[in-house]
Amino acid sequence: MPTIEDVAKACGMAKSTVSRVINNSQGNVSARTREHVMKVVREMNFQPSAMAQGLSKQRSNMIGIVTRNANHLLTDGYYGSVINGIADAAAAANQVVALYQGVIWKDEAKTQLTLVNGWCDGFLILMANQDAALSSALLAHGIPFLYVNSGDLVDGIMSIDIDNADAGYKMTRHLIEHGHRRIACIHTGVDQFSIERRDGYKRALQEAGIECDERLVVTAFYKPEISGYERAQELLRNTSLGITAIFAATDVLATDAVYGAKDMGFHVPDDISVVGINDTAEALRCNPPLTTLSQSVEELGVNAVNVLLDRIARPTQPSRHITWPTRLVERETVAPPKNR
Amino acid sequence: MPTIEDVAKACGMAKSTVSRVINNSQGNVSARTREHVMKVVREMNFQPSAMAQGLSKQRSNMIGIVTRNANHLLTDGYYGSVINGIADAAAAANQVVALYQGVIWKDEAKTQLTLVNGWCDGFLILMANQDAALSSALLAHGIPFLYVNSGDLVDGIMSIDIDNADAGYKMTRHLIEHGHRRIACIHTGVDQFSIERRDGYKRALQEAGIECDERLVVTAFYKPEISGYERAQELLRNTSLGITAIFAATDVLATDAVYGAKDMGFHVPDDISVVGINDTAEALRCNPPLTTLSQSVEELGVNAVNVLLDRIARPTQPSRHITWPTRLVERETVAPPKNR
DNA sequence: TGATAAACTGGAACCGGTTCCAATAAGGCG
DNA sequence: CGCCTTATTGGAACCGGTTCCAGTTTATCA
Repeated sequence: MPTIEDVAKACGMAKSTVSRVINNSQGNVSARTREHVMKVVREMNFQPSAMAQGLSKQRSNMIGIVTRNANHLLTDGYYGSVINGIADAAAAANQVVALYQGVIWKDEAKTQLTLVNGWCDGFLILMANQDAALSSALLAHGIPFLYVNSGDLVDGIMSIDIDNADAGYKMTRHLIEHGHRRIACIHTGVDQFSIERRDGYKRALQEAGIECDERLVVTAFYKPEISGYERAQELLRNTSLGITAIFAATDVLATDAVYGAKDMGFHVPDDISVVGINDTAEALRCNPPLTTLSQSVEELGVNAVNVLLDRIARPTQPSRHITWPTRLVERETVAPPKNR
Repeated sequence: MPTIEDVAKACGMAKSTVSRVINNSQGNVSARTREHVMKVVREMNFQPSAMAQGLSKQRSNMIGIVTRNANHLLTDGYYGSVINGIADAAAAANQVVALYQGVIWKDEAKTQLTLVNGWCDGFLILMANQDAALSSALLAHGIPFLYVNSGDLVDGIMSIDIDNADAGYKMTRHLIEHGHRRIACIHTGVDQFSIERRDGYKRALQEAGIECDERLVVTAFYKPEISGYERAQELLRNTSLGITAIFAATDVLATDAVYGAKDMGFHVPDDISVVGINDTAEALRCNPPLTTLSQSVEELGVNAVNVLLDRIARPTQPSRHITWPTRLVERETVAPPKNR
């Protein structure tokens, strides 16, 4: 690969001049010189070395995605979509995306150093909950970062997320508006976002004057034995509960519930209505397609990148929390309750 | 952040000595000096700058994942799992993973330059088919790379993939061994891997003396209107076809087919057997759980990283194609055909 | 104890760019 | 046409490490 030195020599100019040309906004260069240099640059197929440029500019044009546990991450359509959005926006802004994931977390202190003294100009942190140690390490070194969908709102720490309580509220309210009163809730019980969604569910019930029956609030996870499938079947088997609808905190839980109900012979939505949240690929693949809450997750990723880049460019601006809007998507899993 | 200069000053030594200590395998350093330097390094929380190190060593310890189309990538559990494996193995080997995806492909020439003169020591290319232009650009600059699951075998270009024809053969044969003779095949029709899997299906039929009925070979994709769900229903609706089993080229197509069949009132596997390939998360979530062919996809990712790192360390070794082993996973979607 | 080889360590050059500062060339004006 | 201001350009220092080379210690052995 040719270096800037080679180009300079070929032009008969100093490398500082060549540098000015390729960073075209610098000190002025005469039009004739600029053209000449550009021609040689094209001819030699010159591209400045990212590392050399990074070292002297103290800027890599690379942003990092930090995630803790690999398993649920990329295999779940949700985070995958966010990352797609991030990757697209980053590419559009000529940024490279680095993925920090998994094993790197074994040694916290080392990880922090790696991040701090590594390549990235800033970080997008995708975790179910914020990590205070990580936050303060980055903060201490003045490295910009942004929590994406972490649920928490901490003062002085930027974040972007939907209003999870409102999300739960909206979906539950949607069911209530269709006439349901015995509505079950399936949530994960551990993740911040899931708990908030459940709280939104409770608020909607309360507001409608429906007493919350704790037997209808159950936890499930993405593992076969305790998935939404089994939980839905347990709820439906106990006919004395009399549920007519299920609100699930995520689309995966919701579609599992749909299939659980169908396999027991229930018809969705005539016998039982189901709603989810997220509008991931699972919602569309579900049969019947799932009524859910879209958070335009790829656009959220795009937005996250832009906010971070903005922060990198202007580090002194005040930090902020962004509440990302949601939109109810009506598909085919909700109907009025049958009299029973 | 302290620099190596600061550490050297604090130790009263030259920075070359400090450098030797932190790269501990270099020229010898006395035990006393090493200890002293290490102590100061720890006290000052020193971590060498990745960029400076990269520049002078001409090595970034960063590998890139290159993918063309974002959409099917991360949202599909398959590539997501591969990337998980890659990320884990990379982290274990102290490598950073960069994600080159999507928009970057708009300008081919520029992309190639970006890759060639960018950060990465080598690339893992995840695409359905190889890209000759990309290959030759990387080859010309002596940058190591490895195609992962690209289907093609090109001389002098390293790749790792399962034997797709064999995969199709194995699954079809599994159905034949259970007594099926009217076996449908659902494949994507466009992707190299999918076509090869179909060819394997045909070979298995031929070998068993079963004539291939082209009406049973259909194409489907991940979009609602032309998914495995619809295709399976079309096949089952036409009872004159008399199919008793479906071989699908991927787990997504297969689970869609399962649900299509179930929604028509067929029982899986008693009325109709279904098999897929890949053993992604969908296979386990399927109800009943899908009989499929595992390719231990995360381990494949791990292996890909190791092969690439090996190549980076020893660039002169001959290139090779790796055929990744597969394993049939019997779950609950296959049974002998009912007499009908 | 002195000569000689081996082990350490310091200094300088280098990786490939950017940027500050000074020098030179060009342009404007009386 | 000569002087002053401004636009261009070259040179050197710097970003933060690594590594080669040579000089200084220390160890070994006669």
